[in-house]
Amino acid sequence: MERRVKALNGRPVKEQADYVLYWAQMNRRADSNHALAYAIQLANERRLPVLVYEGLTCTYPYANDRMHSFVLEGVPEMRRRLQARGIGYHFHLRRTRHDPDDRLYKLAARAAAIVTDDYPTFIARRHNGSVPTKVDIPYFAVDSSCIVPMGQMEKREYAAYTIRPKIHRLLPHFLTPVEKTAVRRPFQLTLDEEPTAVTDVAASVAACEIDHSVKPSLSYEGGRLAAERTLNEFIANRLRRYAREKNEPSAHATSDLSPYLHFGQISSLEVALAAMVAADEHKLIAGEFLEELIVRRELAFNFAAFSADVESFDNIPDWARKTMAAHDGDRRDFVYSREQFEHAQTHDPLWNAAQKEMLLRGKIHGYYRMYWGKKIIEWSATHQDALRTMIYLHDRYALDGRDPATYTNILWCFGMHDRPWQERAVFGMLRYMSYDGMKRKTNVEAYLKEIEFLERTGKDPFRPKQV
DNA sequence: ATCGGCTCGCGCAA
DNA sequence: TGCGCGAAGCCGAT
Repeated sequence: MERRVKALNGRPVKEQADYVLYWAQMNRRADSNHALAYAIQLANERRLPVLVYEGLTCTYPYANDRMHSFVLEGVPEMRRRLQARGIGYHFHLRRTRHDPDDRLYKLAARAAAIVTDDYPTFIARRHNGSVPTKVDIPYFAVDSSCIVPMGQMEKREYAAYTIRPKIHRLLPHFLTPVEKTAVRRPFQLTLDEEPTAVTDVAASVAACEIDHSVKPSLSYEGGRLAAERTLNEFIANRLRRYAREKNEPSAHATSDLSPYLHFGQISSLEVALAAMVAADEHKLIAGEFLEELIVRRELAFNFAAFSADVESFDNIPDWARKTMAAHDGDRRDFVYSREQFEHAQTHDPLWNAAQKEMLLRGKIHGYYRMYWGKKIIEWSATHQDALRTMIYLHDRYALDGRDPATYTNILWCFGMHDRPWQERAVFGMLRYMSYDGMKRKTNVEAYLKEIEFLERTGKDPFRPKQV
């Protein structure tokens, strides 16, 4: 457990305290959560109860109905599962920027220690830099996102092939379920602060001062139950096709778990274990799926953990920066504005369909997303413009945005974790992808039809919401 | 349909 | 120091 846990301030545990506080910033789940397990351990050692705090504010960049409803849909089941284990749960929705932003500190005033998630991007990264100095109790950040903890890697890895053997060497040790330790003291305290009840998600979202123009995903409902259903359906119906059809978007052979992984409503550890059990029982091949779920996902966390700024070209290798500099002034055949990209108004029907999938579903199939990114490079005035556009569109519309995997996928388009290829205009030696290649290798027509149906009917036959 | 060249640099073997 | 090979390819030759 040691390498998972970082003590971020050297404060001593407070002796006179009412509970140990787990602040669920990124791993919004009661199950398979190393950080919660650590909070329980600390509490049990001191015969204290555990209180889980989960917050949602309206002030993070591009806060909108899509992100908010996905998080809020998880709240009732989170409460149910924690209460069933005798763990306190306090959810707080900060509706407007005029509401006080001090709930964590209020709850921390009665806590012996704070445990939270070690997470290398977005708000959690900033919080874990600033909050530890503002509290007078210990502040522990626990890596419950990765199977092999980020702290096990001593440096930034160059590519998948350099981290793969290291991960595989450590997997036997880390690929084990999180122990579900019972709490010794059930949480029975009354708090002065009022938690936010979530009974009607749409009403709660409507009451927030956020961007209401980005509607909830047509396809992905948030929450633990939806996450478990998605995992079970993947294992029952799609895992057997994954290796062969993962790059055929119209075949729907991928897991669709990235939104749930990003918001921590399910852990990659329990997904990996479930895939391995299924592979064992039904003689399925899980290797290719586990490669993506573990090696490539954790390469992304390794990159983010060692990067000063995950949104910068500073991260890409020298050859890529040099070749871009040499080609930044090349003439572009098409140049689109951010708004034209955003509203899917290019000349390319496949690109537009991928962007519409982003607008409607809230994520793009992994294979077409590479094409989507490469074309933004091809049709932007500068490489820097292309990078900004990709980050903006993910931040605003993608349920799997703001994640280490997001930035890695984007920077991969600019050569990170990749190698040079034959030089050509605009791209230089960055890998190029073409419409003809997509046409040759995938069923573009079926995908266009699928997205057209989504757009016309507002319904996703491949992922009916269970409302 | 299949194949080699394109091009850089990491990490390991020697 | 040499060598193999890499996160999703393209293109032209055969």
